[in-house]
Amino acid sequence: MKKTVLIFGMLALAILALLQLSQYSLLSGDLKIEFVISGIAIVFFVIGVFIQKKFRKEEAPFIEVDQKQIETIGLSKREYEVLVEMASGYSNKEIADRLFVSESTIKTHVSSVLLKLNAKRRTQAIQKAKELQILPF
Amino acid sequence: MKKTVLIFGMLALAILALLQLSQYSLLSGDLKIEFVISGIAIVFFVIGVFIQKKFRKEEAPFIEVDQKQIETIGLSKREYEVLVEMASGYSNKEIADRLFVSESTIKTHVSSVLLKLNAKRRTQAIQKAKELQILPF
DNA sequence: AGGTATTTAGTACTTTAGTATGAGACTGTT
DNA sequence: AACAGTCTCATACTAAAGTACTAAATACCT
Repeated sequence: MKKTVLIFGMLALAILALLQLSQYSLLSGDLKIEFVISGIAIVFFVIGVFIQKKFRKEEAPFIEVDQKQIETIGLSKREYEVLVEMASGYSNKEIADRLFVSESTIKTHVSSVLLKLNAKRRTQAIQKAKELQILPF
Repeated sequence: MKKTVLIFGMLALAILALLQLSQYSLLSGDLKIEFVISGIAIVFFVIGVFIQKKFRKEEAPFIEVDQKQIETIGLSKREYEVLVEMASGYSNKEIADRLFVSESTIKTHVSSVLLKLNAKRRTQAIQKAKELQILPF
């Protein structure tokens, strides 16, 4: 966090210096207006890219769920819920408790999830689901 | 892809128009140089942010592995390898074959991984490892 | 109302996963 | 050389996970 503040401070100073410099250059007639404007544009474009990059990294790598994929795979609502719980690291018994149903029910759901995702194990199902952008993390 | 080309084309045109406009404004003396430069700066900053955002989304959400975390947790090289294989969805037997060791060896490694990550199941270990940014995906 | 898909749940069984423990081989360090 | 840490493997368990059925209750659809 301290690092971020420092970076922004330096950036603000650099920008001010740049503005002053460009004005001076123009007034003294050393440079043509096109070059100054182009320079400013390029510099701020690069700054924008870097700022965005920085914030993206600090942000959670939030991934949107591809609803269409879920449909094409043919996962039902409940099956998808179970898949999410699986991916969160819960056991069948825990999922059963969390969703207020019996463990056999969860086993049934898990089996169809595995079938529909073409997986032999739940870990593989999770991996494939991630590749299909079906999971929200 | 066609969409991307279109967007870039429009963007290029918009930028050219902007440059022309700013030159005209300056020559006709309608605006002060500071405002024009500031405007250009802001516009290109925003453009930079958007471009970066667009490319980030199309990029794979590549996450860097936090090597320090692995050390503090105390995972050995081999244990980490096994963890990665686990997260890829392989069974103990499959991991054993892929790493050219016996299944008992893998079981031993898995057990210590679970212990060190404070997990009861491999799925939970994978989840925790992801939170700790230990896995490269 | 009849058909389809979903959700629920059970039994019985097989296969993986995970624990506990012990132990030999190898590596790097002091 | 002795030690700590790692990697290897084995045996004997227990505990989950997963399969293969069957089947009833609901819900949705036209």
